[in-house]
Amino acid sequence: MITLTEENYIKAIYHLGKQGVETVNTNAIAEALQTKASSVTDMLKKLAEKGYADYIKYQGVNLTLEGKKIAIGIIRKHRLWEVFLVEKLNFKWDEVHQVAEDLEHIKSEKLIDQLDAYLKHPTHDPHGDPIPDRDGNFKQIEKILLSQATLGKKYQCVGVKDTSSAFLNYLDANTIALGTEIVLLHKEPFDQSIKIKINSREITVSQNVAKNLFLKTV
Amino acid sequence: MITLTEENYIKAIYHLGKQGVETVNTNAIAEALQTKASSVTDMLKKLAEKGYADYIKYQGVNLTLEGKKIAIGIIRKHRLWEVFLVEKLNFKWDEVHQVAEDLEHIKSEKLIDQLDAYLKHPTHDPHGDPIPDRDGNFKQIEKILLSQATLGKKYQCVGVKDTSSAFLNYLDANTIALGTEIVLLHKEPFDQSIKIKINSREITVSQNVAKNLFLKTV
DNA sequence: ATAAAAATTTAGATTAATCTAAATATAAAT
DNA sequence: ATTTATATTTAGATTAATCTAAATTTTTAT
Repeated sequence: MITLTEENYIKAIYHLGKQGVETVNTNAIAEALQTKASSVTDMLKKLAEKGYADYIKYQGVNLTLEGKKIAIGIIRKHRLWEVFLVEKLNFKWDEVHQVAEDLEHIKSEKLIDQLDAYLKHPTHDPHGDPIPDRDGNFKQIEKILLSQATLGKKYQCVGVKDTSSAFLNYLDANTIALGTEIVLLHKEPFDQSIKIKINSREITVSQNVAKNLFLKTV
Repeated sequence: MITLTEENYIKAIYHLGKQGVETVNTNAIAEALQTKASSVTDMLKKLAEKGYADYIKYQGVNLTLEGKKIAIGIIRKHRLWEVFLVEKLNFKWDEVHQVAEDLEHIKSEKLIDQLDAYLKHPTHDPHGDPIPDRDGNFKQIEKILLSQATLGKKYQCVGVKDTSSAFLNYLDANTIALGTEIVLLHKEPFDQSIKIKINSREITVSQNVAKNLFLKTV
């Protein structure tokens, strides 16, 4: 049996591993989980012992295949619950994370499969992140940041990098949601701000916004 | 902050307290929670210290007002989730308990209030038990067991005493569900079996069944 | 009313997860 | 190539929840 704490460590290692780094180090995990490095060391030994991770003293840690499977299962649950909260219970997309953080640990295959079916097998969560299927497969749509987009082209909003309430509320206030069409009108060299057209309205957004909004070409 | 374990003890004490007994004793709790009496003693001290229970050594325990509030809150969550599982996710009524047992501990006021609204403020769970409202109020409909019903009268099925899969499956197989109308046709003195009419079909049920099916007069 | 049985509590250990402080290893800087 | 700084691990404690076994209290039976 896997404990809640173990699940949280596995998830953290998985996410940190996806940031391009191949081997995840102790301090990064401690930072992510708001705990102390010594606690992390203890847990890494335990995860290695249980076969969820490959861990070499002082060198860092990687998830085993089994560890990855567990991580993906948790992520699947987390994102399905997020969809449920937004679509059925009228949560706003900045309110779902904390609750989903708890719901993702409920263990019942039937629950998740039925939830998945009830939501009509969604492929992406309210932040645009892909939802793994039963077998753990998912494809990341190739997406770019608004800051890297090309002038004049037409895009569709597919996700956010920053998931803070502040940013998500900003987007709501400016009627930018998943699926919103965006045309890049002008890039201001002076401060990297960007003028875009959304819903036939023109607005200018800061570099900060442009660096946290994911788009795909349409 | 209240821990998961504390919540489970409080719920167990609440349910045991409802069985007519005024003061709940240690062994009953140990039995209900499948743990040892010594563990119960430790927890009772803790619950008393935290103000959730009144506990007198060797005498037994009672929930304080605050303890009762917590218990009712958990029961509200449990029963709302049961409704959700049956109505939205196609669980059968014998499959919901274990999952609801986990879901009931998720702490989010908004989650529960929205779920309640989404389910259209149900007043009873799939086993016929009443669902407390936000303020903890609920009314038990006066119900009797089939074994105590009167000959010739018309009743409606409103709940079950035994919630085992075996019993619930038996009811399903015999098309007896919540709301089903039942007329009592004959009581057999020899073995206390009872002949009833349901959905214009006549069947005979054992004493055991009759003692576990709750009805109300219509 | 006293002895026997049952229920309950205490004392002392154990396990999981955590922490602090000290020790050790690795990386960076001169 | 040392020294210094940073990262990581170890050693030893702590807390919550649990257990076993022994001690104590209450209840039941004679």
